[in-house]
Amino acid sequence: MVSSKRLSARTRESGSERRAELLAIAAELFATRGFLATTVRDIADAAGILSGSLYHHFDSKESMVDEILREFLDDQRRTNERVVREAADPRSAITELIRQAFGALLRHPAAIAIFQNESKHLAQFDRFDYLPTVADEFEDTWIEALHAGQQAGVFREDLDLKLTYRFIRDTVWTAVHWYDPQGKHSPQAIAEQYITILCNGIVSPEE
Amino acid sequence: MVSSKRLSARTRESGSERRAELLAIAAELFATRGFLATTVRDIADAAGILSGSLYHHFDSKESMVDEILREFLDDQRRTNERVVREAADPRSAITELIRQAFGALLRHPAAIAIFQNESKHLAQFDRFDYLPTVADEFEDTWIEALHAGQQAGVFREDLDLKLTYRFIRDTVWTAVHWYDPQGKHSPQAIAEQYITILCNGIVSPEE
Amino acid sequence: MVSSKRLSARTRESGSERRAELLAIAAELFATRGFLATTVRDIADAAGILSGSLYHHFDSKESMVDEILREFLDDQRRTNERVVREAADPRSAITELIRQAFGALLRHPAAIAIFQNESKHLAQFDRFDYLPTVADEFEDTWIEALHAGQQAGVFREDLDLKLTYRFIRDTVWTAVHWYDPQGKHSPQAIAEQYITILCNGIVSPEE
Amino acid sequence: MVSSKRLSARTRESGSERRAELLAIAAELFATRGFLATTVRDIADAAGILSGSLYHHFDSKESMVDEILREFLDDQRRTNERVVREAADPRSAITELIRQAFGALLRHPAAIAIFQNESKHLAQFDRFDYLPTVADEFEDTWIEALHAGQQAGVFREDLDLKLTYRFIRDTVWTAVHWYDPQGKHSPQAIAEQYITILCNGIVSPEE
DNA sequence: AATGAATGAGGATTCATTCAT
DNA sequence: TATGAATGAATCCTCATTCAT
Repeated sequence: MVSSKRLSARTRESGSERRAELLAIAAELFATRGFLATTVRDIADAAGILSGSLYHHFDSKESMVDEILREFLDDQRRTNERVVREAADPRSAITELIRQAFGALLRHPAAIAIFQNESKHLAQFDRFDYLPTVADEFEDTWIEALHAGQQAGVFREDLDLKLTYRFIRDTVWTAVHWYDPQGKHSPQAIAEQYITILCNGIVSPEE
Repeated sequence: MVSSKRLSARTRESGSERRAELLAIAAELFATRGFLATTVRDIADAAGILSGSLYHHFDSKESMVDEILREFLDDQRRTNERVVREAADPRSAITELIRQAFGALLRHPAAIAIFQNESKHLAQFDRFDYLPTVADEFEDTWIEALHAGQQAGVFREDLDLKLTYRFIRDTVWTAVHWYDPQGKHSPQAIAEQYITILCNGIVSPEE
Repeated sequence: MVSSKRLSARTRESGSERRAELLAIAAELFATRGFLATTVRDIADAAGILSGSLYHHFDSKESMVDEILREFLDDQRRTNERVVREAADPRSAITELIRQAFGALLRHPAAIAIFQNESKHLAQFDRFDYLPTVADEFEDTWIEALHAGQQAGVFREDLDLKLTYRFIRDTVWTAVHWYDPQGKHSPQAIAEQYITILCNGIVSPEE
Repeated sequence: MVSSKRLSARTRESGSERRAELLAIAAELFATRGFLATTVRDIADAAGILSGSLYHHFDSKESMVDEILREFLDDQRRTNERVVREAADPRSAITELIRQAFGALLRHPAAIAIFQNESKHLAQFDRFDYLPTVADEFEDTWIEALHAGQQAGVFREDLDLKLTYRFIRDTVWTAVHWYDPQGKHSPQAIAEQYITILCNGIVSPEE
């Protein structure tokens, strides 16, 4: 159907177990194969139904990613706010933000990967206007914490905070591409290792 | 090692200027929109010809990325080898590898983005078996340098080198997603900032 | 693809013989079976090609009707203007408009049927906003001629011109549903019969 | 003659109020959007139930139109028969048929539109074989009345009765497309205006 | 009477690719 | 080198219909 005046947009009531199952299946596939490379039939096959049947639950393939991403981003935003609110000082704010970010690998592995890989592509569409917005919010949160630490003399004065944020963010989020739940490092172990390097560097102290 | 196979996989005569132009156009689009989201007609449109005409120059869309990636990876591999060979000590090996990696942002921005974004997807196909291979080579190069540094007492003993490498690699390569040639930081400035943080950490020395 | 920001809208250069052939085939089917009931594959089958191949020539099924209707309406508008301009007096303006309208049965049988049957449905879509506009233009043309005749004392004073126009228009255009090129009446014969009835009524003069 | 078969084709118990409501809703939608463009879900939405629930009342979408059309046609046939039976003379038979036809705009607006717009499409299916049959019956009724009038010297001898009938029928039925219950003309006023034009023409008597 | 989940067939459209000219 | 017409397979999505509950 054309780019017309469609009617009933209905979200197809969002509280259903079947929905959640299907969404989890879709998220997994989107994360693994990519959004474009995942066909609606891939999802349906994985769910054991016909592709058309998916449309009983969702309006479109897009609305599936939409829902997956919104849920993750909402959770992450809430977590960030809490961390910043409860942090005793700037340094523990940053270290805790890092711990929480790595921790999200366990709760939202698929959503993180999708957010990482597909944001640029999805942001083309009006419907996903919130993606860059949320990204900016995240950036603000981190930069404020870094700035507070710099003011307090905890962090080096010669840091360009925007660059610093990007370095951290890229390391933290990109971990989703290699993090292996069955691997030898837990997200917390990874977080601690990264915190050490980030705070004190890789160079030996005696040096 | 792929280095032995070299890049003689090309099917049509590879030494044409038109080819190079077309490849540059394609690379730009693949990097910006993604490989799957870029249609052959997009490329042809951007080149001012019809989509069918592209097949006079290339066998397929895949062979275009293939060529783009091979060229980039070959260059990068050569650069890595030279850096390691010429480095005076482990610390300067690592810092120089970082400088060269950020420096590649100027020479191969599109290819880096494609390598980052599409590797997982392309690696499905036999034709791109070299992608994980090269990635492993890169990892080996870095880890060896890090290990040498650790042995020499320059780098901390408590570093997990595999994790450390991943942190560095993710930061360095992912920069392609936000690096702006018109922006206020040159790749070299970015490299120096990162080297500082990586070596000494973000925490103020007085602390 | 989503309701997004599409690019190259290109009309797919409109001057081609193949296009015209395909358009004629489509018009015939749209007229006979209805726009919705005609599948793109019906058209392709009738043209002896595959359905996807139609998209080499046209953007969509809609753009096909669009073109069919525009061509017809343009022609009809020009004809109306000429008739009105050249008419010696209001009565001959009306009779000649009627003759031309029935005459169009020969030149645009399919387009007339489509215009009749699908206007309401198509007018839903922005792209066809011109349909009601042209319909209004036609109405204006006829009503002006009727009005002039009424002023000149040629037509009854008790005529509601809007109603009169509608009676005429419905009779004339709807004829496309039963007019048979192989039938015993030529469009001109039908026109004359209708002109007689319209001007003088069906009641016997002696009465 | 269909009249003998009557309308006992219904499959589910036909005497429910809910049925009648649903049928009215469906008729309205079929008339407004067209039979094909109206989805079963459109109907269900308008009725405030789910689409599957409609099948508790009706066998299929087709059986809905079927019932709508049969009811209307039966009523119209009875009306026609009565008019002809009770008419004092051929002229009043014709004028009264016209009055009744316009009068039907009030009782069956949706059904008339559906009959007008969808007959050709529906007649493809065996189930709707009665549509052309009834149309022929109607034509016979009118032509007989016209013929009687011509024999009696009331109507012009030079009328081609088949053409005349079509002119009248098209005007009368097509009125459903523009008739507005809230508009300034009642069906009766429209009928009288048309009768005047049909009987005496639009040309001023003095002329 | 109605729900909610699913079917299965079909429909418009996209797109990499081919090939005669 | 390029065009223009076409292929054929796949993609997303629609929709009438079924059926267990």
